[in-house]
Amino acid sequence: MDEKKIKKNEGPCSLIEILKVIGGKWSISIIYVLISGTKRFSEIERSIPNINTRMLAKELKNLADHEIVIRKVYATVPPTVEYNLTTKGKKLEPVINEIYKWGLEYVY
Amino acid sequence: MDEKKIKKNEGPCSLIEILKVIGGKWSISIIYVLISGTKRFSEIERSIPNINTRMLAKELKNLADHEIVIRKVYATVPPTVEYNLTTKGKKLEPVINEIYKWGLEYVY
DNA sequence: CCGTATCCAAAGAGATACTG
DNA sequence: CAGTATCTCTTTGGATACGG
Repeated sequence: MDEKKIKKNEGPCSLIEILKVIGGKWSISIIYVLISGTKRFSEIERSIPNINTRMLAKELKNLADHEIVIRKVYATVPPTVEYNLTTKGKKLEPVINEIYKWGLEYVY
Repeated sequence: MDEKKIKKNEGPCSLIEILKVIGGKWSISIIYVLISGTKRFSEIERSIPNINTRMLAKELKNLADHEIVIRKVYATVPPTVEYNLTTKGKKLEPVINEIYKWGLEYVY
């Protein structure tokens, strides 16, 4: 893979690219929910009180496009769709843990 | 302080509160720039290519309101304003490091 | 059940001109 | 220099309604 070569950006430029992937308003919350394991669409929706169907679908699509979550469809009636984290997605756990730790100390 | 008591929220609810503080589109980039030390308004602006004056001012105000950055004004002509991280702000360094590490491995 | 489509309101973001 | 004011455009949110 040729595009795999690392851009040696200094400064926040590269951070901005990263934040396009995980900086969406609901991304971190969704990933957090999925850390505990596979979830269905409606389970995720219930787990995140203020999200709405449209935004959840949109964010899940974004995360799937970036290979952070995997979407599995089962041909049942009614349909079942499951989401879980990829390896890439699971590696975001330290990020969330650090955010959470900081928040526990400072936000409440 | 009475409101200091810890809300024992499970789930992403508390994450949402945290993200109101540091989840702004430019917050992480600004904090990243300030980790290397005190900066003036225009220095920060130049360090973050796609930000504009209004958004930088707005985010800096938000971060100052949450005591993540300190704003120091010097009565010079033309005026000098310096920003740096508070202790609380400096403690976000692990968060940024984890984001950065993840990005190095997966975004490029 | 799992979404997409639509409409509308509200908030956020961008560009640029202007002031102490 | 360090912002604010203003105007415009995009994104988000909320409420359904509808299809596979």
